[in-house]
Amino acid sequence: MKPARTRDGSLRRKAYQFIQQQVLSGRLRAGSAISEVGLAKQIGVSRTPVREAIGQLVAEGFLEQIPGRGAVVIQPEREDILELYELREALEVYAVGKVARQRLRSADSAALHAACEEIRAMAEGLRRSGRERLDEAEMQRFLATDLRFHMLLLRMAGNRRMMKVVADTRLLTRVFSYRREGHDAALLDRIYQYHHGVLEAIEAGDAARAMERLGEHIRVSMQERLETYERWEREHELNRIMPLPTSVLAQLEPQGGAPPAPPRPRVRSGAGRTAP
Amino acid sequence: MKPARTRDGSLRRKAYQFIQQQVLSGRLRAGSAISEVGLAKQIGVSRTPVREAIGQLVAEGFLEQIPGRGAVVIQPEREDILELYELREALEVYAVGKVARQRLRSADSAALHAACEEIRAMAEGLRRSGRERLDEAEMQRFLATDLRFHMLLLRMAGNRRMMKVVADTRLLTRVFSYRREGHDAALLDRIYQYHHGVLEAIEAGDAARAMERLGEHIRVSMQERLETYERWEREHELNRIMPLPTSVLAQLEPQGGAPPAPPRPRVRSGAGRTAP
DNA sequence: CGTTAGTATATCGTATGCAAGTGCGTACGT
DNA sequence: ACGTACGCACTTGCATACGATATACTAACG
Repeated sequence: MKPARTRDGSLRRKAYQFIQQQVLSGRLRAGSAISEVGLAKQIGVSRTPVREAIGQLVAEGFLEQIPGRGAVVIQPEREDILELYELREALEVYAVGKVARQRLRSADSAALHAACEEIRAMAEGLRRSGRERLDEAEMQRFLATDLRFHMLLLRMAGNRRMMKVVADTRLLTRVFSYRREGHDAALLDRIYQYHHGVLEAIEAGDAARAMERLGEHIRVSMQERLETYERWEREHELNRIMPLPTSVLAQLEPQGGAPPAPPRPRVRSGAGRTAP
Repeated sequence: MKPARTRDGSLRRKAYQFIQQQVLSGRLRAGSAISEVGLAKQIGVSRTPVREAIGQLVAEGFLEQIPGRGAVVIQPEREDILELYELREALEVYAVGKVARQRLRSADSAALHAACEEIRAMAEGLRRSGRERLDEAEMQRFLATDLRFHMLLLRMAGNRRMMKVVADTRLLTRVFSYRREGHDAALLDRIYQYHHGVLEAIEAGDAARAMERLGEHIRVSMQERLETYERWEREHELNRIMPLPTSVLAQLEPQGGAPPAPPRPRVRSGAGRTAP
């Protein structure tokens, strides 16, 4: 009970990261309610830091507070994907336009080229290995590299707030895709082409082209994401009608699941979302 | 001590609005440190809701937390104005493009026209009155009308997150301008022209023109804001060398608020008086 | 058998107590 | 007189206690 007062907001951060991990990794499913006390016990701290962490996550859009129920993980809807990608498009396109209009520092150029080439290398490596898709670790690395490219552009635009909004947005996007299959070589190629095209346009000082390219890149990504979402949605829908036995579910989800194993098999009555 | 438990976060809201008011109205000067206990006593609640309110305001960018010092009101810098307006430009321009590409509902059109005309009417009224500038109440009304026009556009674009970011951004912008002189008729005219032009382009379905117009409008606004900021900055600099007597300051700042009205001294740093 | 009232419990919002870190003033020693 | 070290009062972070409320379950009644 006395885990060494650390004076910094350590416990709060701990709680924050814990919950965020739970959400991002999918251990906490969308719609599942979490209570302050439960989490506090799990993490081993009191309600206060947990409460603050929850408040922050609500503000950031990961959780939603329902009056008598507690905080629940947001139900990702199709509309949300659209909104998040639109936000990215608006900001990143603006930023790349600004970057293209200013002179590119050589160090920045090098960093962009590196991030760009790394993706090409991954595609090549994948082809050489003979496998079809990136495995989980490679996928993580790809995501980091992709993120680096985009965030580098944002940073060069020199607007910290814009950077933060996009960063938050991208983090939030991950909630929708905690389980998706790895990219294949063709997709990596396409992404590389887009990135490379944007970079080329920037170095040519052609702002309009850079903006158009990047915008298209983001729109295409959104399209792909929407498709995987809809696929997932169909499976989920099916699951709602004929739920799989828990033993099978456990195999499908090799996560180290919830230890306390909620004693109450709560079924959310009336998840009244009307799909179009 | 027993102010009617309202079950919602009433006290927290109270604290939030109180502090926000203090900051927006300029009663709490930039850089002044505020403490949880001091505020709690002023508002008449305990530390907890105040603490949460402060947390939210920090997250929203109104306050900044400094380790050993507490929370201080942000020091608005020139760079911040640039960033905030850039953000608005990126998002609003994107939104107006989207709106122009879709069909405008007649109700929306009417609302936009109304917001547009209201500004023209204000310009006309000002001219008719023979006065030079808008007084404070009129200025408030103008700001509300201007905000309404812009937010209507955002709403029509149908992206709630985008709307929220812009709303927060505009609110934050007000920290920089809690004291500025009212617009004159010529400025109102210019603003009207921009709004009208945007609206015209939207109704013509000319997305590119609408975007260009709105972008220019925002850039011009930023320019004006920068100039007033620099003017203010010069005065502030002068103030630092030769501060005005508090009696004069009191006249410059028409306080309305606190019922208990403890003789609050100028809290610059430290302070924390246990008064009543 | 269905409906309603009562109770029990989980949940939140708020208040308060306690411990730790930091800056500033002061007093003491050289 | 100057430098140093101590102490105090301030600050936050965390834990816990308390009160109110809404939901869910149960039991009794029409």
